[in-house]
Amino acid sequence: MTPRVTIKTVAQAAGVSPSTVSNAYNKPDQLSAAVRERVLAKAQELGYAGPDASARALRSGKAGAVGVLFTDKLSYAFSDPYAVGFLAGLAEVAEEFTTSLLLMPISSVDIESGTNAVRQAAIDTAAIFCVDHGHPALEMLKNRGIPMVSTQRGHDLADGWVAIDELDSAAAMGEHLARLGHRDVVVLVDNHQATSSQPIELDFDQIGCDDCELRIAGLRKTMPDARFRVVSGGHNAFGSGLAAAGWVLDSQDRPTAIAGLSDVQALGAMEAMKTRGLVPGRDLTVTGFDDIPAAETAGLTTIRQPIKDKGRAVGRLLLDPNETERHLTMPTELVVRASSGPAPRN
Amino acid sequence: MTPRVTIKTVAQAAGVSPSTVSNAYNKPDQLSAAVRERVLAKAQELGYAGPDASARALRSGKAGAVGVLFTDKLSYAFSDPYAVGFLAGLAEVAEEFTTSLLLMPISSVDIESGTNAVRQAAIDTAAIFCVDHGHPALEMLKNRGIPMVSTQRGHDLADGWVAIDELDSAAAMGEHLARLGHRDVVVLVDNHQATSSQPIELDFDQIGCDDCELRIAGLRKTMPDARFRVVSGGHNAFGSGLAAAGWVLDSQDRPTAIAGLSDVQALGAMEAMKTRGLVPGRDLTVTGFDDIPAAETAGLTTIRQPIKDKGRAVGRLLLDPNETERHLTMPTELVVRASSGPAPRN
DNA sequence: TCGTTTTTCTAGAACGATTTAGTAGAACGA
DNA sequence: TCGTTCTACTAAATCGTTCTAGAAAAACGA
Repeated sequence: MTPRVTIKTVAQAAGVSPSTVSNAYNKPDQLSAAVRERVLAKAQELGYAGPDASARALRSGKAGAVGVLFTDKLSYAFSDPYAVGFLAGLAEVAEEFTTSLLLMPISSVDIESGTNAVRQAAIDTAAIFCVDHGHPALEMLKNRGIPMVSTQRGHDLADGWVAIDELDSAAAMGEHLARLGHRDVVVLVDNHQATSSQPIELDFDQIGCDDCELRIAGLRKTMPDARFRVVSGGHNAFGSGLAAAGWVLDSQDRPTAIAGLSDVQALGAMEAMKTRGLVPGRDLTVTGFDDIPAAETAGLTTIRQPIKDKGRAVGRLLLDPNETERHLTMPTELVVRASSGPAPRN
Repeated sequence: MTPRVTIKTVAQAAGVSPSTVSNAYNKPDQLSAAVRERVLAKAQELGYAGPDASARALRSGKAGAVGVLFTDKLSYAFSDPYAVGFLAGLAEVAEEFTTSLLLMPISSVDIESGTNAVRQAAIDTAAIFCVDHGHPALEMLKNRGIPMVSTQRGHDLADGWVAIDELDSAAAMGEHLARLGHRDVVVLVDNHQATSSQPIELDFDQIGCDDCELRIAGLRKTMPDARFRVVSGGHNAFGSGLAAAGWVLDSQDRPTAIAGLSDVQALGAMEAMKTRGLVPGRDLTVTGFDDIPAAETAGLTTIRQPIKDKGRAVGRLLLDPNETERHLTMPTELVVRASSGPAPRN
């Protein structure tokens, strides 16, 4: 293997100091155009690809990347258009600041490996996307002194958040359901701890997902007289909603409404109804959360939140030094469609 | 600001050498359990978060990240479930090797900034996702000595590829269309160079997208007598398909079939038909490419390709040293649904 | 008991850049 | 002409690790 071409090599070949070569790349106004051209030409000739990223990162203390932390496996995360929308917004801002995105899935099950990944990641700042309060990876980041912006309000370790009012939003949905006369609700939640996709009923203190808890609390607030059950079919995905709702529908004790805490789960629930010949909104009410594009097509009643804007705002808080606001609450809106209807009278 | 806690600090506090501290983290079997425990305890006490990522990357020559290159802006990329599926597959393998994904959009318009981003990225290997042949960023990577695996066959700079037979796949679609009697086709393509979303008709040598050219060649192969026109509504997205197809439908000279070179564009075309009261498959045939989930719901005739598997395979080629195969061709399949039907007789 | 191997730890040199402080010479104003 | 400011460049220190080579101590075999 031939010895690697470094700044030093180029400097010698071009008859200048290493500093000058560095400046040729990073601070063009610090040297004469003639020398700069000569240096760059020599570099090209030697096959030098420019300053090494790691070395630069070490010396300058800037990695040029934003870490993005997901609770779920990436493969799950990508299956939810909500996550994808968020990422798209974040990416938009990152591009503007010529910064890359470093995706880091941190499992709730194999905590150690995720924490390790976070420890080793070369990042300047981090976006915390739906990661539960108390995950060690957050403390790790705090320890590393990496500024974090979260999509949840609760994170005291984070330096800022961009969130919706989970409780109020869910309360709006609860009001809608209450008005329709529903008093028996099954809530579909994402269970990060799940190892199988076997649907299970959870106790309220077993949920272990901050946002889910808040949303349930919101529903209860405006539906004080209703009976609530919490069911999970595993991770946040269409298939989980399908499985969980199927299990509920096949049971002896059907509710009058199924409230998915995400659209993908709710869409799965609608599918479960259809395969059983049931019509959402007539035979049973299904509601979602997020308002992803497919929700409109499917006629799903849901809570709209500005997904992409959320991503953009997180990006600004992380990258734009002029951004002084540290806490943003995004607006939400109840979108009523065909999947919700009056509860049967008995 | 208090001076930063480094390996040296911890070493002194624990009464060992820096090397030992390093080993405590990276090579647990190189030191006694007792010392290791003492070191880690001391580290925790001092608030040391573990070896710095950049320094480690510099010294060891491993960044622990795979670069992912997209031609489009990330925000576009994420809007196509095809890209998302690919990413999910890749992420799955990356997780297995505890490696992160560094997302790098490289525009076809602002070439320089993308190339710069690639130059500065701290990555070990790179996945090249639908990047056109000849993009300077590829040469940059080659220069940096970074192994690349592409999703296209053509890239001679890449060290491997995982692709489908674009030409044959498209030929199968052409056969289907020919059998239905179509002889007048408008092809919807992604135009990376686009700056506006104004639909335009392109000459064949203007396309500048390798895969698109191959697919068109495939269609022509099995439809030798047909008339072909190429239209683009901009980047690869639902909206572009909608705009481009709308423009075609409103023109004096309607084709009998619109062949989208991606499902998202084709779905946009179907939408354009619907808003004009036309029924896909009856009034005009629409076909896609990829078979994303929404294609099934919409009843779109398309070419299925194993998206996620493609991502997985790319990941293996990049990360798994046991993987000896350097070139993989994935299978494709024509999926006929309601959006294609016989051409009208006149 | 003595030489050999194994275990456990360390010193010091990289890794490849950027930064700081500073020098020589050109340009400038009066 | 002289002092001052600019411009263009450089020497040397430094960023925080990991790696190589080797030393000291412990364990082992005969």
